[in-house]
Amino acid sequence: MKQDLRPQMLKLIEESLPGVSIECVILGYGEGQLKTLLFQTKHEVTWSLPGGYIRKYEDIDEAAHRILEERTGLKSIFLKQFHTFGKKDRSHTNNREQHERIWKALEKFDLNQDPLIKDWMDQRLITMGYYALVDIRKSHPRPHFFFEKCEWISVESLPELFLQQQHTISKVLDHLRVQLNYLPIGRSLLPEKFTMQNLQKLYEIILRRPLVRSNFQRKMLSLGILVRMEKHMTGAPNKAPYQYCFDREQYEIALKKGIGFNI
Amino acid sequence: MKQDLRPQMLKLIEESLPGVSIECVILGYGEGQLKTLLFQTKHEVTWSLPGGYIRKYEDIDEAAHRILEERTGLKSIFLKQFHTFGKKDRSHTNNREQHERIWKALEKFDLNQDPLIKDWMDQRLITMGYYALVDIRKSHPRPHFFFEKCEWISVESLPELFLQQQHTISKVLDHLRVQLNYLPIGRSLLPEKFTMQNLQKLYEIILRRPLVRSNFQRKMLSLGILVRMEKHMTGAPNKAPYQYCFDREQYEIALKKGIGFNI
DNA sequence: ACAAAAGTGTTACAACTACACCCATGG
DNA sequence: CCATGGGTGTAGTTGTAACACTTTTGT
Repeated sequence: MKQDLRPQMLKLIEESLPGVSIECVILGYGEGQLKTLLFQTKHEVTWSLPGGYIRKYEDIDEAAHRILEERTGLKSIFLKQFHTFGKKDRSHTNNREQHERIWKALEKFDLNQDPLIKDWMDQRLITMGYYALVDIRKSHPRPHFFFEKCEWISVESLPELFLQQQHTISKVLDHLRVQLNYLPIGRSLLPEKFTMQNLQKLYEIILRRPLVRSNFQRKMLSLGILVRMEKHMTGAPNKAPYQYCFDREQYEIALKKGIGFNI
Repeated sequence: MKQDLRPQMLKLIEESLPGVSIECVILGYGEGQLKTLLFQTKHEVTWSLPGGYIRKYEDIDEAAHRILEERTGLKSIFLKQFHTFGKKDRSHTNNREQHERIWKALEKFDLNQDPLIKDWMDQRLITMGYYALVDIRKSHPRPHFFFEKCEWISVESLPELFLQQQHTISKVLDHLRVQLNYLPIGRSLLPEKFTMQNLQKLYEIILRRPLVRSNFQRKMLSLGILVRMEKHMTGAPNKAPYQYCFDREQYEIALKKGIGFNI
């Protein structure tokens, strides 16, 4: 049963700017791991970062927000441009490792027949990379177009990715580490309520090193950005941990100055 | 005497990618001031940052280096991408304040006659912003194409600029402040040999605050990135200052860790 | 010699690291 | 009572702000 993607594809080409695209590294935190949302094409050709094109009458930031919402259902979250990729050989089809598989997939959908579509797939691309920090539990990722599967995958165990996107991801992670004190890490990646342990674990994962519990706690509380909530009864035979949420106003103020965390 | 720029312009259009452009904030340091290289169009239509287009078979970084070399004669200097601008109304001719003046200038060169050129000037642009740190004394800026004048202008006293490029410049300066410890500020902006005063003044200008001389000196020397040279006789009735140059290897190592300067 | 500038020393304070220790509490 | 969460104390270290002091040198 062959699905005809051509009308959809032609519409997309019609309404988008040629030669430029957007790619998003969407980061979430769950099960003690930093994860990124990846999409797999039909016929398992390859995994890829979510991305898309810019409409002819749309700012690039608008386009990034739209693409993110299409893929995760999330609006108005933390989303930032971080790098533009523009090697001369960058295109959908010029990819040494995956060249054949990509062409086979295009054949399966007859996408290599229509010259307009073929040219579109062959065109040189300049890609604006964005990254987002989201609450993994509030996101509703959904397959899209010729991506039939999507999954939150730990950044520690990435599959082979399209167009060296591993490098893109590790570039974002480096950025995260360096800019840690100026980014809404906790606010964006954690759920509304969380324990001090949750927060510490998150920082440890990003910084890739253990932190001393007592000092971490003292530091965090001294910043005045946390509000203590009722305790969370776990049923475990020990003292229940407090839960916290962020004081949004104080958080904003602290971010501007930089949350002084030594790296 | 009307100069016909059309052949040049048509060649440029022919060999460049449509829809994308590059803009460079070139920073130098001289006379105790941070300066940026600006170009003025013929007939004094407007001042503008140096920029250009990307050739069809050229990486965007290559394009940025080429443009920089065309304008300053400088090769292999510190040049970094920092932001991509992509508002939907960004184009050469869609500019509220300067709209009329721009059209008049195009008329003067008959550039509004040829439909190919007109379309090119009207097209929506996505612009990759780069910034460079250069030794002002080694640069040989030269007018180019329909820019007939160029000048190093203090970032403290910028003229009216094309396409809100003031914002671009101040964005670069903020970046410089924040990233100070990870950027080759001294190495790139100062001449080969310099005095401790030169270096301190540069830091004060960028950080916009005075530094205590003795502490600055101690800090800088303790980093092990400076090599002391012979003294420099000024003819003034006082002790002549030493001159320094950077130890390139040590400088690279220190940059990676971050030259620990408190902001 | 002396004014101006280069360079060194010294002290006090602030912040952080690492670790030990104590208290609280749900089961 | 005990395992775990929460909180305090402190000694050693580092960095640096502030300022006093010494050295150099052209006139």
